[in-house]
Amino acid sequence: MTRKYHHGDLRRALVTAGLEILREQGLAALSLRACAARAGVSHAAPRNHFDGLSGLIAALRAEGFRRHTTAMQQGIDQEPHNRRHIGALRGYVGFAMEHPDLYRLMFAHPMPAVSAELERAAGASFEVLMGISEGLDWPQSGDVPCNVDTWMMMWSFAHGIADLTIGGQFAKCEAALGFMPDVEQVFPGFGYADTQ
Amino acid sequence: MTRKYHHGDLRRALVTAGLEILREQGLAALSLRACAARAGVSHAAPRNHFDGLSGLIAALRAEGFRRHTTAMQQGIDQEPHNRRHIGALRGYVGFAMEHPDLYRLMFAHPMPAVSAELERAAGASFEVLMGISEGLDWPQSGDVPCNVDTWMMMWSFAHGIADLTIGGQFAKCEAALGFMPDVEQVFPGFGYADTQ
DNA sequence: AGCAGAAAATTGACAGTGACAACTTTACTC
DNA sequence: GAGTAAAGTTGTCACTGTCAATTTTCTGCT
Repeated sequence: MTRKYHHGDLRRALVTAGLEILREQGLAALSLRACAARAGVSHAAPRNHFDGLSGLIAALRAEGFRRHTTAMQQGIDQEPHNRRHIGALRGYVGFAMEHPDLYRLMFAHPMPAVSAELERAAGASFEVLMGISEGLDWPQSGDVPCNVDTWMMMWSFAHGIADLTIGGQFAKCEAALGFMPDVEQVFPGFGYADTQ
Repeated sequence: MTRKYHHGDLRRALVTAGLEILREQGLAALSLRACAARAGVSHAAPRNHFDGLSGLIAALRAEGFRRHTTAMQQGIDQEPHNRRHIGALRGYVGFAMEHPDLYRLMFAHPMPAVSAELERAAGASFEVLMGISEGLDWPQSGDVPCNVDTWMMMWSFAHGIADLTIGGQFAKCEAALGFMPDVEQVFPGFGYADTQ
C-alpha cells in the first residue's frame, strides 16, 4: 500500500534523515526543517506524514526501540544459553554506545507514549528484558530477601551504565579504575538456577 | 561583594527563575527569555551574567548538584551508620523524584563540563557516592569475582532507577508488581563488612 | 477518457527562540 | 564632580515549529 505520490515514501525518508542527523550532528541538530531539507522537500512537507515534530520524534524513537531489540537479540545469539543475559546486556549497552543520541532520544520523553507504533516497539524491547530475567537468580548472601523482580534491577543497571557513560560521567571512573569495565564485570553474581 | 547595581543580584534571580520554571512548567519551557521575563528584566540582560543559554544551564546544573549532594547527606543522617548507604540512595532517588526536570537537566549534557562551578558541584556529589561505597560489600555467591568498584554499580543502579522512573518507564513494572518498590528493596544484599 | 476529489507538497506568514551590536543608564572610582 | 566601566535596554538577524492558503499530483468513479 505504499503508493508512489510525489516523493514515493517521504515518511521513511524523513525517519532516515532524522537518524542520519542524530548520528552525524547529534540531538541538538535534530529539527523538522533539517530533516525535510535532507529529504529534499519543503519545510512544511512533513506535516502530511507526522503530527509535527513530536510525531517525527515518536517515529524515530520507535525505530530506535526496534533496533535496540534486535541488538539485544543478536547479543543473546552470540552467547551460550546459560549466559544469554550477558549477551543481551552487552547488546543493550553496545547499542547505546553506538547510537548515543538516538538512545537518549528514546528515553528523553515520558512513557506511556501517545503513538501506538512507539508503544509497540518499546513493549517488544521490554519483553526481551523480561525474557532473560526468567529464571535468573540474584546472588543473595545469607537471608537477605529479594522481593523485587530481577528485570527491574537489570534494566536499572543497564540503563544507568548506558546513560552515565553517554553523559561522560564515567570519565572520573575510568580515570580512577584505569579502564572501562565490560558489562560482564558490572553484573557479577547473576546466574540461571537451572544451569547450576 | 554583591554590589547593588540596577537589579541587585540578577544572576541569582535568574537561577531562581530557572529553577521555578523547571518545577512549574518543565524542561521544555526553560528559556533564556522566560527566565529574564520572570526576573523582570529585558531579554538580553542575562548576557551580562551568563555566557548565553548554555551558561545559565551550567549554573542551574551546578545548583542542582549542590542540592542533590545535600539530599544524599540528609539521607545519610537519617539512618544508623551501618545503613548509611540506604539513606544516601534514598536521598539520591528522592531528589530525582522531587525535581525530575532539574535532575534530567543535570545529566542531559556531557561531562566534564566547561564550567568550573559545575565541575566542583558535580565532584562533591560524586564524593558522597565514593564515601558510602567505602567498605561496602557486594554480595558474592561462590567464587564470582567482583573486580569493579562498588560505587560504579551503585551509581548505575541509582541513576537507572531515577531516570527510568522519571521517564515513566516503570509504569509497566508498577502494573506488573502492583507496587512501586522502595530503594531498599532494589538494593538487597549490600552490607558493610565492618558491621557484620 | 475524463472529471471530481482527495492526498501530497509548496509558499508565505507568524510567534517564539538564542545571539549579537549599538545604545542608554547606573554605579563606582579617583 | 568627572570619567569609566559595568549593567541593562532596544533593535535586529537567523532559525525553529506551526498554521493557512495555494498548487501540484495521484486515485477512483462514471
